Amino acid sequence: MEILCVAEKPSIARAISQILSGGQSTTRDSPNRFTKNYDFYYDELRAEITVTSVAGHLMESDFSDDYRRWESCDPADLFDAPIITAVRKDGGPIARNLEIEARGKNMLMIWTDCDREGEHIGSEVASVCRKTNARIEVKRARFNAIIPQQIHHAARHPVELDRRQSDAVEARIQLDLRLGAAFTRMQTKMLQNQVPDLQRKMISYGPCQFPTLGFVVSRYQQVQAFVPETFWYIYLSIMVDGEETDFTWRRGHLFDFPATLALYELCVESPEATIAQVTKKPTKKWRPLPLTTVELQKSASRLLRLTPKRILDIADDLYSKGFLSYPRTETDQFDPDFDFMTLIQKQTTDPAWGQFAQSLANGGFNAPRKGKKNDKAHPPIHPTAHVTNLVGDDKRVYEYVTRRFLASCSKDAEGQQTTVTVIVAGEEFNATGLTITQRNYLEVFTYDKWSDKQLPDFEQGQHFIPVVCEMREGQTSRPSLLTEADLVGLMDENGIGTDATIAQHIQTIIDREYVMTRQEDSMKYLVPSTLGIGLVEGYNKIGFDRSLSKPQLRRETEQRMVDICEGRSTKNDMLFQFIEQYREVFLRARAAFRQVVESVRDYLNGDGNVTEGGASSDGDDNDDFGGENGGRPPRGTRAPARGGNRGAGTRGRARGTTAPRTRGQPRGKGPSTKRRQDDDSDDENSRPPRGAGATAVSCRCDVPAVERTVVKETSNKGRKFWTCPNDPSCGFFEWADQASGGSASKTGASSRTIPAKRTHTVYARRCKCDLTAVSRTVVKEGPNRGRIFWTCPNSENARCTFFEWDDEQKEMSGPECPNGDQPTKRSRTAGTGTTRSSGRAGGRGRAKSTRGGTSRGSKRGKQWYE
DNA sequence: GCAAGGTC
Repeated sequence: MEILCVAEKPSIARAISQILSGGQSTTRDSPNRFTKNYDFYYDELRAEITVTSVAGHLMESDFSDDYRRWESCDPADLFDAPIITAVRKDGGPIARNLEIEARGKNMLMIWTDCDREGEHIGSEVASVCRKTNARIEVKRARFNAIIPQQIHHAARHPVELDRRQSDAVEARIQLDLRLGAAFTRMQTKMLQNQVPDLQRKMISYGPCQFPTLGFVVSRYQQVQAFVPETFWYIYLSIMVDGEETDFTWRRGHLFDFPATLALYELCVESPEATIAQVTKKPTKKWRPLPLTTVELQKSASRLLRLTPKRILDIADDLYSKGFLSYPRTETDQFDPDFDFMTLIQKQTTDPAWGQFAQSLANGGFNAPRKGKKNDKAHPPIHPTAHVTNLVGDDKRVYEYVTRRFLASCSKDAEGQQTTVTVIVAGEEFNATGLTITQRNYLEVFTYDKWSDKQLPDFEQGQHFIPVVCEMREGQTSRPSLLTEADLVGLMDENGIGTDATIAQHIQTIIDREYVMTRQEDSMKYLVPSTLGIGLVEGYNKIGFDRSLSKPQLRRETEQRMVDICEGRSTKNDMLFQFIEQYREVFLRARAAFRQVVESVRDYLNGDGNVTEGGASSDGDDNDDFGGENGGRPPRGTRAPARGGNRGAGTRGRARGTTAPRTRGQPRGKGPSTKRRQDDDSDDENSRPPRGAGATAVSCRCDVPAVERTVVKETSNKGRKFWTCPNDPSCGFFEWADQASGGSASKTGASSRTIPAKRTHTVYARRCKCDLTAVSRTVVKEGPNRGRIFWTCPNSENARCTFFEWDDEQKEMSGPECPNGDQPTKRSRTAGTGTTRSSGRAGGRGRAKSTRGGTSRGSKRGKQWYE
């Protein structure tokens, strides 16, 4: 018996050989310098085995010669032009190796990654091997991790290749090619002919790159459309032993001047402040989760200020040198038998973090937290060797991964939080202090900040006359433009691209000059160019059901692929339907393309509707802004990096004010009175911190909600949410990017689609009213506190009884839901793949937050992607 | 000259 085993990449071939041969294989070179052939005898199967690999896809698809040249045909013909699939240009040596190695073998065993693309790559391998060995028996080894038990089991129990999955991928390949090529040729030609500035530009269209552009434009337009709203609040401070403590009004702020004034006057008339409560409770700041590709790109782009593409390139390079583990992974949990100690030991000699690593080795080790994602193919990203000779960005990326790994193996930081509640004329004010008791992981993970904030020793029942009691004015702040980290998050949530391609799509829209990056202070923002806005606006004007710049098209493609995988549809059915449908869309777009041309022309000439908008796409990416921002690009009034620039300094205490101000006018007006945001968002504490923005969203106490930012190392880190400013029992919680009243864009609480590289489970949670369910977090004290569930998006009165726990499979009879409703079965639409949490926009991660009552976001305004 | 998906 002779068996040829083929893995998806050289590293897996090596690992499999190592395990199956017990390290006793012999290695031969192949025609490709990266690919080796490993030979050994495998007792269990009584077989001579050769293990080799490909390097991803082996074939490529393109139109036949008659259609390949741009001038050769009408772009509309590309919807049914013949497509030729052949070994890719650079795949010759690998294909030759397979042809040679397949000769004389009895069996071909496919060891590609166990996902949809892996199944397709397997079918490519089979077709190449059959060229020289038509009778070879083709089998598929299924494994979830490169650990001996699994690999031996997979070798002994091979299954068949899953034809449906490779069919689904083939359909995707064809559709992307037809759609991309037809639209790219059409719009490039039309625009080149009609807009002189674009004569030499390629204006590409793609089902991933355009929605990516759509996100950037949409946020930009929200920023432009923002109208600040004035609010008022009462500010209080108390002096004890020469030390002044600021107190925050429990109502946050009100948009009603007379109401605020009335309350303020009461305070002024009876200014005595009584300490109503002093509570001390332990608090924690959680150590980071194990690192996924998307999280690496998001967090490192923010902390190291590199583009996601650059980070992935560096990580790839460090991987190829053996310094890091495979950097394309969705997994944020380590296998139980992962060998942490060997890796930690390797780091003990480092001058910067060696001592910390040693402390872990000496008993400080604590098993990392487990995230919710597991691609069953790769572990979280971690350092595989200790390296000292790196420089520049390589060094910084390596250091980030290493510190994060060590931090994840450590303990949460611990502290004591003090909350002081004071009452003045029936109005409640709070101050919060923090004493850190154990820094633990913070010692090594220097990117996280958490600082002590001392409060004087207040005691319940004490009375004070406030040193300052003022009515102040502030303004809601403009949302900020998207950062690359934000965009990676949006794409991930909407299923645009995969962990391996998200960065590339962002790079594409930058390369095409649809989007410019703009450095502002310490943050890099994405600004759509006039060309980018013109394109999106132009297509929007044509008014398709499914806008070409929105994520639905991709979502639909994914769903139809799942249908093929599940046997509800076939490749041919899908292709037929989509091709007919999108040929129609194409013809309509072409017929109405004048609108795109005019829109693009208008924006390029500065006559677009958002005339202050957009960077010029002529290559000058900085200074072509006009309008209200005074020649500057649109910018949020919020300072990008740390919480807010709204009236920084306006917390400007009225030093010297020794008594409450007398009644009457609010003190100060204009910009300088903007409320200073409590901007300790990076170091506040383990709770979603006060990142604090003001808004027109109200919480359930009908107090204006405040915006905060998740700082915990969860998949939601950096994400903004609205919550009640003071009272956790109020329970109001809403993600800012879901709230129409908030600052950010809606990120889709609807069904999450899983891109190609991912397991193909799609949830479309719909409530009994057939609306897209929204997720909430239990706030009520009890065993379920912090747990996420899904419910009807309607207001409390109109809400149906739909209820599902986020973390439970269907068929679960879960405990009683917070509203007393019983859980219902999850509307799970597919599921041969790994079950994963999806539709995460509403509440993944563990931002310990509160449950939303009436979601104003669900009632107000339009969901931007619909 | 076009897409998106693998991977070196």
